[in-house]
Amino acid sequence: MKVSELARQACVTADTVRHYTRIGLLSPTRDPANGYQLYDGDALKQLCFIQKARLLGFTLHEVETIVHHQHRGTSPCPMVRGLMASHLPKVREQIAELKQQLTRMERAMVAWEEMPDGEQGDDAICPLIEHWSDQEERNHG
Amino acid sequence: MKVSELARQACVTADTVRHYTRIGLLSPTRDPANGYQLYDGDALKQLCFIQKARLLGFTLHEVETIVHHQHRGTSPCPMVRGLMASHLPKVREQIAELKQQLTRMERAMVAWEEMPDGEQGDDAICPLIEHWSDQEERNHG
DNA sequence: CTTGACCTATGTGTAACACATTGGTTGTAC
DNA sequence: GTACAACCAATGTGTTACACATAGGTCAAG
Repeated sequence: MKVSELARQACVTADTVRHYTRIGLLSPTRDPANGYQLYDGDALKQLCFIQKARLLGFTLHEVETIVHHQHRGTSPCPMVRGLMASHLPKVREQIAELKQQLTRMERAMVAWEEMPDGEQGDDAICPLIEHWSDQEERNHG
Repeated sequence: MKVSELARQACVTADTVRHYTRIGLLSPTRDPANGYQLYDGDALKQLCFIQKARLLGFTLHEVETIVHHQHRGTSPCPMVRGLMASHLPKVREQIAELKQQLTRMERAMVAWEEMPDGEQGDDAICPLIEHWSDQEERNHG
């Protein structure tokens, strides 16, 4: 099968298939007639595996490591458990950071409601942004 | 002032200062003697402005646009309000997606507790990952 | 004048693709 | 058999905001 056919069967874009191929996660043969990449059923299985791993938060680099383990005959499972355990706190932290970011933005929007736009003569680049932390300190410091 | 001095005063890394300089957000002069970049007080003000904008969720590209507006004498404030309004739903969506991601990962960890590691003879690359969506469907589908 | 601490500019790497470019393939109407 | 259109391919580049690596310059103390 060619790139687009494989992509369709796995519900991903052709660019995704090409990307995985470029970094070595898929190893198609080449059609000697036209240089096209040709994939088989194993490639489809591998691609589906990658998609599941991505959904579980593994990076493509980690997927590569996992696949290597399997090729060398050693079970990747202990490592997979460890990776997942190390990912969890990172994701929780990302959520916490994004929530803080959202709070900052929402507070700024509220504060800006009663602020006028800057005028040409102003010293500031954009008073909304430049005076934001002042507001922040008064209201929440 | 040289790169590191400016960086210290603004509590950022020297690499950050160099990065902003490279993309044109800071415009230092050059010391003819050694080619070092030299910054003045205006650069410090501009750098602080950028940091505030970053905290409020603006990209460096948007900061560039904002600064351009001010150089052309037109108030960037209406655009700034618009940009912020367009950012808010994106951040909320990012949080929602990350929460879903976290849920998937936590459920997988729980399900894996009672699953054994894969063995060499197994057909699977990593049974933990490959059988994950089955579990998911049984428990939460 | 040499050592060492500190600094500089510039090039490259990061994550996971999407997009742009250029050109080949295939089916069909003529 | 060819001219056209719809579709497909490979490859190169762009994205974000820096961090890191490299190779070398500056400056004061000894």
